[in-house]
Amino acid sequence: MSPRKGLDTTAVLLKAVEIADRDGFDAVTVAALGKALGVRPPSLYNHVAGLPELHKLMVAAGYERLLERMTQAAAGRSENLAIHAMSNEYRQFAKDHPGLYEAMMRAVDFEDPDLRRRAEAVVALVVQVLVPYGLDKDDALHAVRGLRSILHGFTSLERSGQFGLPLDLDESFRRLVDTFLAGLCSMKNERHDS
Amino acid sequence: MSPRKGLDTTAVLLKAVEIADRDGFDAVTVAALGKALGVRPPSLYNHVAGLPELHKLMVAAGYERLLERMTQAAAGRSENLAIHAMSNEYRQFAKDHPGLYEAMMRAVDFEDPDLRRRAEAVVALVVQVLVPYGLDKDDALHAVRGLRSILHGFTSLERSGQFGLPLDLDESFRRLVDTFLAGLCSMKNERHDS
DNA sequence: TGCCAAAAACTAATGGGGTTAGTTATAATG
DNA sequence: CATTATAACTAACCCCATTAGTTTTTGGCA
Repeated sequence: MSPRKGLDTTAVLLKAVEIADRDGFDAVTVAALGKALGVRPPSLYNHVAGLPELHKLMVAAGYERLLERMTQAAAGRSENLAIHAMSNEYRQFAKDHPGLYEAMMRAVDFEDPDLRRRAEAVVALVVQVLVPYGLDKDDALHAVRGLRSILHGFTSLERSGQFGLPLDLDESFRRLVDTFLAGLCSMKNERHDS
Repeated sequence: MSPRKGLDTTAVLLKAVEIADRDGFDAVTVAALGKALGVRPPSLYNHVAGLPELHKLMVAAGYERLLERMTQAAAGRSENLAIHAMSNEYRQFAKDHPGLYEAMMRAVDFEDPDLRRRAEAVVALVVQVLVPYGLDKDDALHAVRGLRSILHGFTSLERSGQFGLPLDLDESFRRLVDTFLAGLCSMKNERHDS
């Protein structure tokens, strides 16, 4: 009835995430958003500057939520237990929000300092969890890059259906993280031996 | 001059790959292809059924080339040397063909048996290289999933600029593969111990 | 209570994509 | 040299993002 639907930026963002997670990132169009919100496409420009701006909002929200979940997963845990908990949470986040995760990996504009800061906060969390392993600064950063690669690589291939074989995915993931952690220790010991 | 430009499917495919690698996967449009080939957009439909079909051709060509390169890299090498060689080749392929690699990760239709076969051929190659490690069948498949995750994760994050810090990327990559291999050995030994 | 300004919706229109239908012109074949 | 297959073309349609300009509603203030 009323021409005032009471929309705001947050409502648009939430609906965008909903569409992305249901139909994929490419389904987040101004037209689809308008239809889902019961509004003509141009009306959305009262709340969001355009599609690129909306993508940026989605990515920012995604990193914020991911950081929350990983922080909580790491709380009260340390070393391998903490790494496994964070890893599982990362993977579960990507499963819960496939479209949002896709946005985070595709629609990133690294000129934007806000996005950069949010992404770095996740890195900082992992660095912190790696402290007890006694790696020096560079070693720790290399290790974070490695863990990120593992987490993103596995979740990305899993989500796009590239693991075709009928072999338990949870088991593959657990082993991968385990293997990486075992390798970290083994390589540290080797260096001490020499 | 002549209204016959002598185009064929291969020429269109090659130009599509060229555009993708130069300007990104999303820049591969019928309009851009037509302009690059000196032809009006509808003319392309004489050689390619449409954009989805073209994407499928790109992905198929990408897997074929990747398999060639990894096979050659593994030739005459074994164990860790072979794994490192294949890994470096994988990463270099993604660097040489960023847009094509993007297509392989984004535009995959797994209903298509041809694409499925090509992707599985790469998996089979890695399985073969893992034979000397003496893993049983399931262990080997889990390991292949792990290695794929590592390779895709690292190259993907590297290419999208998500590794912000000024820390040597070659070194990070080498260490990641090393860590994984060390972990594989270490976990095999642990199992033998128990 | 009634008016007024801010803002949120709207319609209309532009430009750019992918694609289809139908037409023209060229090159190869007999 | 005529015929035929085909590769190009033009015209047209639909969908999308976006801008400009207009209407309508709401919330606050005289």
